[in-house]
Amino acid sequence: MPELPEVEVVRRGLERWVSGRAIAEVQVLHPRAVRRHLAGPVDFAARLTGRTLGPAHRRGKYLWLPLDGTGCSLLGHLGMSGQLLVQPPEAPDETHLRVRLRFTDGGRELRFVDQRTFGGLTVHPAEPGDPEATPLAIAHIARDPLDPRFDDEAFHTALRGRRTIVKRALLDQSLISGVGNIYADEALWRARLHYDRPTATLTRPQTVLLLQSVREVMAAALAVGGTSFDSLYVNVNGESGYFSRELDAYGRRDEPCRRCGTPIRRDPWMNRSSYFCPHCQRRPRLR
DNA sequence: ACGTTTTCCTGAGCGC
DNA sequence: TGCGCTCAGGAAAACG
Repeated sequence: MPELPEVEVVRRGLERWVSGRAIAEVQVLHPRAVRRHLAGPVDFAARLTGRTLGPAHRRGKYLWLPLDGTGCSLLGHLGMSGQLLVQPPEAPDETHLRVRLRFTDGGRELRFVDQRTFGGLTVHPAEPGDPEATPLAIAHIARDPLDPRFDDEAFHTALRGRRTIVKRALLDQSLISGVGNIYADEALWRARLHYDRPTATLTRPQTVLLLQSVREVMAAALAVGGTSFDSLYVNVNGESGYFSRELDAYGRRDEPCRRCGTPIRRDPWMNRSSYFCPHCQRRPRLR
């Protein structure tokens, strides 16, 4: 399940293998993969063909590459199971291959593979004059915690003003981007906060600790290539990351808390799961 | 307006 | 062997 560290690993792969190359041909093999490109698959392909890809950028879980001389960018989101793979042209098609980009140099092609089809690619106009050509379509996505321009103080103020709970806030991409279910649980464990804690009651030191926890766990994951539970998350060369073995909370139901030994609990939460230590992360008294 | 719920999707795993 | 059920969950749309 790609969250910020996994998407950053992919971004670095794109920067190395794809940036600077000119697109010769685009094949859309499943229309759902470009469903957010409202003008349709034919327009999508036409806007890419003949264009040279610029440097790879990322905000939260979104990735994009500027298209030379167009004022537009190729924007991608991996969703739950999306992969961007750099493959030799002769490599057999993957089962869930959705989009193929061939390049004018005849070298390795870029493939978007996505089993559950929650992810997708689009071509979107960018803010004129923006050196990074950030697509306007993601203007509502907040800066992520690894972005030097992320505003910690504004984040605290926003939390205090919301009538919601801390885990919902962590997953709200308009407040802080890049955090998904895995890193939310990991950061809350590190900060000793219960997922059901109302954000309006968070003190400034608690927000500071929470942000520090998010940054630490993401940096640690990035250092080992991200979190892979199965073959659904891999880098552009098809390799898994190793952070799953270092997880403290997520997926560790009934296993001992690495701080206090209390069995980790799994609560059903929002049609998904929350993993936490019932001793280190006490449930808030009133809701 | 804002917070909450639903919806989209496929394959693995499991009980019977 | 196979059927039906549950689970995994990002983010936008729909809902209240």
